[in-house]
Amino acid sequence: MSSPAGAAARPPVDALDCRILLLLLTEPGVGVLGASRRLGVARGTIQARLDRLQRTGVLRSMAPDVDPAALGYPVTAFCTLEIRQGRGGHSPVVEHLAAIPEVLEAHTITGSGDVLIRIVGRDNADLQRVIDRVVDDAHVTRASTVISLATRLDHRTIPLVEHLLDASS
Amino acid sequence: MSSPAGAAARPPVDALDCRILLLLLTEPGVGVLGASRRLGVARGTIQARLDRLQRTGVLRSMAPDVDPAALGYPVTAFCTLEIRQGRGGHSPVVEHLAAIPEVLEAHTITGSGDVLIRIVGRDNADLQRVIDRVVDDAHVTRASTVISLATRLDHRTIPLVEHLLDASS
DNA sequence: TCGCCGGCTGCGCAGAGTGCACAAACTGTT
DNA sequence: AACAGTTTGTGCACTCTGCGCAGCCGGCGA
Repeated sequence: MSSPAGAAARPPVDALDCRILLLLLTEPGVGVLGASRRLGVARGTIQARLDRLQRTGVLRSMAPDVDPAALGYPVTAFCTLEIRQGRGGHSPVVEHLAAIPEVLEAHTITGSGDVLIRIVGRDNADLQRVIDRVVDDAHVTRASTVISLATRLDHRTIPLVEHLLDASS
Repeated sequence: MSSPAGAAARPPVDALDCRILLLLLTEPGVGVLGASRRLGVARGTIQARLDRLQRTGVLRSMAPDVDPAALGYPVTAFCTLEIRQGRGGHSPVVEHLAAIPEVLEAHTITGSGDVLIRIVGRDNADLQRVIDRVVDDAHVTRASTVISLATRLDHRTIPLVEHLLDASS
């Protein structure tokens, strides 16, 4: 479907947007004025683009990135939860998970009503405690856990933006 | 090992650190001066704490958060890769994965030399293309993919910091 | 072809925030 | 009692932000 040849309709971001994003990602704190100087465009343009990117949700948040490992939670694991099917969908399970601070992420995934979560712990024993708390819910029937031994690529979006920049050159 | 009762030795962050982090996470752009006013401490203290948090790696980055979905990659999936064991470990595989912009994350996990990755795509067909490119490597012997149907909890660290704040009250 | 319109540009302004330094007070420790 | 480390209040110069303005340009419809 969609247009077979060229004509990328309306890309969510154009080349200038990509360069702004890239600059902000690689050099946070560069600021609006710095970005305008670096990219050779007017400061007002940067501000307008930034406002639009924030409105459209591309720039989700300007919050800093906190490392759970440095906070004392060096162990990361991924849990695939089996959920008992029932009326009400996954909402009760999600509420239960949301109440556990060590649960950093939760996705419903393809399969028989399954949920994939990311959890952290102070050590392996602590991780066990977190898992126990996760499965301590009537809707969770089973949990299979894999521990992250090492993080090889960590939450990067820079290559994606670079890719978009190349595409919309 | 370690102290059996109380005596939390030296927590990586104290209560004030937690409150600073919490404020920065919930209200980015509040700035150093704003934080000092809000928390009722001197501005220099906030700056010193912030510097230390950044040095110790707790504040990993001040970069904004870019949403791949808003960039045109609304489909997220998790792939468990089976890696052919061999000398050199996982490095060649990681390099191969790092070259694919749609691979946002990669962990080596417990099990028979497996890797868990997070990928995004423009749609399901595009996701297939990404997976094909991922498995197009001599070291990757198998890939099993689950698609994220919905993100229920998204990369949150706020509850964790709140938990630390309660603990170190 | 002409005229409109949205985006980009360059400028200046007032206000706010930042980085940095200093000296004083307070903590727990030796 | 003396000590080092941390926190605090204060001041200054500098930069950046947010905002409005007028002028310029290219695309689009009349």
